[in-house]
Amino acid sequence: MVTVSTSSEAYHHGNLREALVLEGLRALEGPDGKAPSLRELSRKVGVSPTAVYRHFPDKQALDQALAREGLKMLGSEQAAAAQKAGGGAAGFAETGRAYVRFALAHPVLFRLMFTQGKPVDKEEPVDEARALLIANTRALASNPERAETLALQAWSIAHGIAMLMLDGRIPVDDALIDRMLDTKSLFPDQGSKSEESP
Amino acid sequence: MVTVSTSSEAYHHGNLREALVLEGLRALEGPDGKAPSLRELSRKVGVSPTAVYRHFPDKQALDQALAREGLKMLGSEQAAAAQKAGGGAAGFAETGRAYVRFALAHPVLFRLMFTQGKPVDKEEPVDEARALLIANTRALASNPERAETLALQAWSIAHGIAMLMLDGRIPVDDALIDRMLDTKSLFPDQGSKSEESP
DNA sequence: TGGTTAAAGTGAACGGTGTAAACATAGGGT
DNA sequence: ACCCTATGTTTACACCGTTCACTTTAACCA
Repeated sequence: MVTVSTSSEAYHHGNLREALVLEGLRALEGPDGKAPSLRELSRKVGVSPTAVYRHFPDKQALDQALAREGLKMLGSEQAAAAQKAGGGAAGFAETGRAYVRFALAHPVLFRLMFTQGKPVDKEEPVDEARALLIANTRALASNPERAETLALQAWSIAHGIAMLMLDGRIPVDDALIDRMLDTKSLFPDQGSKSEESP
Repeated sequence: MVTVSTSSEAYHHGNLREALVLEGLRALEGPDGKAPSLRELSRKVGVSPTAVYRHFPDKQALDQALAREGLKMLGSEQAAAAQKAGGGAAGFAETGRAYVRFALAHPVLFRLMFTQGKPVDKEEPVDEARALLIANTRALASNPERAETLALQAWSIAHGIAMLMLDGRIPVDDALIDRMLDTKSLFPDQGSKSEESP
């Protein structure tokens, strides 16, 4: 019967927002190639479409929540990869590979993360991935002024590879990724400032 | 003659396809930030929505036609830029700048051009932009095997910059573009093989 | 010249989407 | 005990891409 109320899901089940984000992330992983619709999501969660609007002003806000979740995942995966490689230049290189790997592993999510309209001005709390990137280039660049450019270059090349592979413009090939991301040839001034674990 | 039938628009106005692509390109330039719908397009051309299906199997096919048109434009703009710079390494560098400039000048079109699902396998007639890229890296790379990697790296960095700027992740700044695309620092082995205009 | 036929257009309809407005209910605080 | 607010529901609207059955046009051929 209706109104089971005793358990976690009541009429007001109280965690609709969380449930939506969770189901959204799951749907994003599917091989559908496309992001889930608001109605589809509400259906899977077992709620009317308009209920969503009690927790998000519109669909875009829901998407932004999903994008934020994705950014968190990306950040932690990159951090883990860098740490596993022992930090330093090697860690930095792993960071790039992790970026592309993430994109290929979660194509729809990755696209959503960046397609999400950012008005530029609003200061988002600087995701972990970005912080890591900045720290890394600061540590590795020969001159601090060049660090920022280096950071953006590294980001751009990883992002470009990821996008072009997702869009089927470049073959998806691990060896190719390694070759393209080879930091030794790309950024010859690496490590000329500090190398923390000799 | 070919049924010009006195005036440009008859019942069968004979060039619906062309008209749709033309109007599509125009709509893509608008500041709307989003691609036009099939119905919207048919409205502007003055025809019923279903008429479109006499010329395109579905919306995606129309989009692909628009994308192809965009690729042509990009290719010719890049070629012009390279030529104006006198070819060689300088021309190659201009090629990259032209790529990013095009993306910023036609954001919606540019996105459409790459979002367009490419099944990878189908051999498209290799657009001009790609041909130019390959030729350039062949001419500039120190060793021919490295040429391909170089080409993809150059493409990726330009594409990455373009995308990140379109998505508002990186400030849109001409000087920044120049710094990031500086081929002298990015690809130090440039020009070690040939430089045709000394 | 006239008739047939295929190409190119139309309108109505279906299921899908995001969203707004009005209504319902549950549950906690005074 | 009551009301208020948060959280749901129902209904409705405008738009979307697409299918189907239809009409009109123009071109070709006898």
